[in-house]
Amino acid sequence: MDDQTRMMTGLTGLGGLTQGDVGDPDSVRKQQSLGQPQQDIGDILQQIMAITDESLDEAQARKHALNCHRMKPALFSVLCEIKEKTVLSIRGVQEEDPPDPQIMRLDNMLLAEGVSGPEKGGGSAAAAAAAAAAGGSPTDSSIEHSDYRAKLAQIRQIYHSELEKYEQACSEFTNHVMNLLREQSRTRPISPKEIERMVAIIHRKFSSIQMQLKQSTCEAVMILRSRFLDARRKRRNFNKQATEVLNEYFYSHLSNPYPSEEAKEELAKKCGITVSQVSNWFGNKRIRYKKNIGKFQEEANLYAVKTAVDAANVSAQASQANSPATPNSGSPGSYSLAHTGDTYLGLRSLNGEGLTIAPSLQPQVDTLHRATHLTGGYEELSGSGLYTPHRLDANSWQDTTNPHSVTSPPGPPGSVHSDTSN
DNA sequence: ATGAATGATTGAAT
DNA sequence: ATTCAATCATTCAT
Repeated sequence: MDDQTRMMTGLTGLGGLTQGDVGDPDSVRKQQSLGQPQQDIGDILQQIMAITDESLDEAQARKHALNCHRMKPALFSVLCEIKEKTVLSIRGVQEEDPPDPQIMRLDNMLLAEGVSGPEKGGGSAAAAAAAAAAGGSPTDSSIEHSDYRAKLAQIRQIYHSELEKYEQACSEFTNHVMNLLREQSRTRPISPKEIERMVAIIHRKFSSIQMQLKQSTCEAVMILRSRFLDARRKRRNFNKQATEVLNEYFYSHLSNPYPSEEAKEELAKKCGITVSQVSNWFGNKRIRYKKNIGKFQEEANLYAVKTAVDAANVSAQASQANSPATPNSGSPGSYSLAHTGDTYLGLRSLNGEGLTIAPSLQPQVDTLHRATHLTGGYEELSGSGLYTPHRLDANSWQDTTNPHSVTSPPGPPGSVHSDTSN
């Protein structure tokens, strides 16, 4: 209703303007010769139809002439009436402008990626934050992202310049169309609502172009990220001290090398790596150890001695200083954290001797046994003469699926030695 | 240049 | 959710 009335007022205004100068000699002549209003209208319509066949200048002149025609207001009002009827049907059709979910998704992603976010300074910070968040393992922000950031900045620049270009083109085109419509509104009824709709249509077209830009930008960012942030491509070997710590734990818990969450955290802190890296390491270590135990024997012996010596020192100190109640009190090589897994393995296997050993002592037990083997303390190991990593039923982590007899020299069936047994 | 070592990822199984 | 097993991609040693 509102736009209707507006349309009508616009019409009367126009009529009032043009009615003043009906001085076209041509139309005056025709009107005089024909003298009939019907023919008059027919003439006008014919001229309108012929406009497209004329040159631009001619058309402009003709248009002006028509605009000034005395019958123009009447014709205009007729057009308005017709329009009024059709507008109703049009209005029913349109009226849906849902924010495209896909473009919102792209926008969010670009924002999260630091591409479309705040400029320069904040952008890289956002990118780093996004990278850290998506990297799976948090607290990894120290990785050199300079290359990544440079490329991201490049993408961002391209994106922004393109976006600006599109926006400029869009507004230019919109202005052009609006001017055109405004100009046309003098000769045909155009409601403000219609102009609005036209603008919306234009914007929609341009936003679909923008979406393509956003999409390809997202793609570029994803490729960039997979190239630069994929940890596999930027893998660094852990430093010597870290692998030392991990190996110490592994071989001193060989009966059950499954560190608890707390133990993992402790190890991670000690090694300067993340908990998930610790998990990865143990996962890899277990599987690779199991796959080729023979290959790891040397290493196993090495760490067995190392930790056994530590443990021996610790227990010696402990027995000297304290009462034997608190044997291990947090020295290197002894993990005073809760060894949840050890209880279920260590105690049971040790019970063969009728012994009960506190779970916290299990690491020392593990390594001491191996160390004694190493130093030839106990029974001669037939064949290899080295520690053979077979286990009792309790230490079943090594033989879930793999008989592991392919690569490792199968120990004599009689001398089955778990690291927890004697 | 080549192969082993190694950290990370992935998909299935539990 | 964690682990296993296979695999990938990089690093290191030769």
